[in-house]
Amino acid sequence: MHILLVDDEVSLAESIAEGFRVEGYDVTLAHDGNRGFELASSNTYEAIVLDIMLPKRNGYRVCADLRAAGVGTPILMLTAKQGELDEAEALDTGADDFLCKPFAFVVLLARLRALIRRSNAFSNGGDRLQRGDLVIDARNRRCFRGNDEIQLTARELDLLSAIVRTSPDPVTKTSLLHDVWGPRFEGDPNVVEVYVGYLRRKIDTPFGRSSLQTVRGVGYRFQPEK
Amino acid sequence: MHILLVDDEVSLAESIAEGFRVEGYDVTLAHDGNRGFELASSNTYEAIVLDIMLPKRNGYRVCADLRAAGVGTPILMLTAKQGELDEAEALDTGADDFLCKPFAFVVLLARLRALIRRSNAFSNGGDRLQRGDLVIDARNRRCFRGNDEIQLTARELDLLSAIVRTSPDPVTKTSLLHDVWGPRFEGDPNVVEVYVGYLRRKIDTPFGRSSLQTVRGVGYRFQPEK
DNA sequence: CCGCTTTTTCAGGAGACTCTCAGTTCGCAC
DNA sequence: GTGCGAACTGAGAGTCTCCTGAAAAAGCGG
Repeated sequence: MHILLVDDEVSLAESIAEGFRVEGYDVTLAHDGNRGFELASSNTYEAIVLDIMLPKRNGYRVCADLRAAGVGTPILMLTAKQGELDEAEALDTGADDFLCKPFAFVVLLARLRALIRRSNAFSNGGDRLQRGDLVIDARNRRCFRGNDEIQLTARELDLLSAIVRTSPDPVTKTSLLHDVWGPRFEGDPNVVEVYVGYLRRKIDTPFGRSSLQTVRGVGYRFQPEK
Repeated sequence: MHILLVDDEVSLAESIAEGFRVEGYDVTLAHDGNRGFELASSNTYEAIVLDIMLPKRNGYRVCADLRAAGVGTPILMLTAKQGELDEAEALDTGADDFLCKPFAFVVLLARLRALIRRSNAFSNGGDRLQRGDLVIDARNRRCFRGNDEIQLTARELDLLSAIVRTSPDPVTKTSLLHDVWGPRFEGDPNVVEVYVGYLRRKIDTPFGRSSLQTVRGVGYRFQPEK
């Protein structure tokens, strides 16, 4: 369980980090927005705690930029005082929850746990997955290429999510079978190929793309841009 | 999100409270009926969880007194054992839902969430709900498509409101059943489909629309514009 | 109690979705 | 180029979900 904490008030940040560590989490600290963005986009965290007031790049922007980059990690925003944070704006930028300073540590902890829990529950890793112009709205079970909505069946959506989630890293057919069809599936493993075929006909062919690529002998990869 | 929990079994109450807190709710505890009534009548809560067996003033009376005092907060009653609670009596005193001990925490949580959701829907619905050219005037229980008034039965209106409320997000059949037919409904879940059929014939077919969409395997969604 | 409206149940059928299968194509090594 | 395994694809069967019409049941007003 690894948490990224982005806050420029060093002593406060240290003490929060210490609290999380006592609770058994690993914590990485960043003290400005740029560093926070770098870390968040190049590593995998269970959750990100993000202050709004940050040097170099503020919390809103970090959050918006991360979402634009396809990072779906749950984000909890911290704001300095009641009312400063416009809820609509926070939601727009893609935050999952927020908390007004000053707050009790236990409250932060509780919120964060709830967040992580929810995100695990949607085992797809959150509600929204974006790579290039492909958007998967997992919560509403919808999928878009740019502005065009693409009708996917349940299986197709699950499979696409599983492939896109690790993009641009490839996923083995075995693990797709396991994740999408379940550990007890005993049918023809050829289903994966069949469904990749269906997906290509829906998300690639009509748009003249070839983002669902075969990695021969391994599995498949989603390559956002050509 | 603030919840009042009134229960005299201290250790049980503490652990339930902790559970709610982890889920992101604030919780206030009261261990007898008088204290519960005081808090509930002088503060604003999202919901109240009320044990029947309480020192000083039992749950029925607390509930009845609160309603008499004009407190409309949703109340979920807890009863010690199956059958002890007379459903009619509980409804008479003004409870919105009830649960028999022992119960799984997740069940309590689910019921409570539904309660809060319904109550929010109701208070929002005091005004009117508009999506595209569809208008639901919940206060007067009327419904319009553009300038044409549509005659809906009580069930139809409730169901339509429940689907439109979250538009364009889909709603599961389960939660529709729960919110519109009540948590204790045990009939044929097919009734949802039947009513969606009725609604389509009234609000879509005559206007050449298809705004009530099926999300296969999930439920339904209201899509205002085509 | 009667007739009308609303709500609910039920069962058949249409269509969507999933998966299998077999034939074909593709990519790579030799 | 040839051979082989891997991957692709079209067809179709089986299953499941959802829709619908009809009728029974429950309310309701007179």
